[in-house]
Amino acid sequence: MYLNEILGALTDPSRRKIIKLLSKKSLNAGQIGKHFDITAPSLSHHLATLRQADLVEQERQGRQLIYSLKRQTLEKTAEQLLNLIKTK
Amino acid sequence: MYLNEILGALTDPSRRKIIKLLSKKSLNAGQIGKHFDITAPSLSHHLATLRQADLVEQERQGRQLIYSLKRQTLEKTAEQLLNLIKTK
DNA sequence: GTATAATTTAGGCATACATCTAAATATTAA
DNA sequence: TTAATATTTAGATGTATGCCTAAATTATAC
Repeated sequence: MYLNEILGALTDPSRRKIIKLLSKKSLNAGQIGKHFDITAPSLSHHLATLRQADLVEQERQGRQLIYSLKRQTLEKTAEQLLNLIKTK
Repeated sequence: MYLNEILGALTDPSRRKIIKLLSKKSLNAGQIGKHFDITAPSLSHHLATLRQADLVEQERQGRQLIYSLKRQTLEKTAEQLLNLIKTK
């Protein structure tokens, strides 16, 4: 659990929006891209960052790559933040 | 609640360590500094970032500035992260 | 009011990050 | 096996971040 990497990934608003989208349902890169005004390479970079942080996972289906949220990672992250300030 | 600013502040390990220290008790800048191997100006910069994010507050006592944690900000942040993926 | 102490502000430098264009890779379809 | 589609990788550029030294600020103590 690399808190640094995860928080870094979460700091970008586009990436939080991607997470929100994927929380409704898994999508391929093209479908995600329709919600943004950035180039495909930029989006790809964001997806790589999220994957690196273990916040999403990728699965190929034909020529598309489908992205899915890894809820547990975000849930554990929230918990770790709270643990920072646990009195005990 | 500027999630961007808060998450940015939380991404740095030194700043998370400061938060952890302050969760035990309020401290002045000098006392905080003893736990780190960085210069006073660098520490001051971290404290300013945390203050900007509303994660800590500052109060002058004589020639020291005492820093205290603002727990609610971190608590709300954890909640907002979970809200990102709420099925609802 | 001058020196001392605690901390911040200013300015500079190196590294990290977000974005872009162009080129490469992977998969299907003709 | 050539063309088309979906997506990534490579390389470049501007901005943000973290650290440093030096100077400024704020408050107490001689």
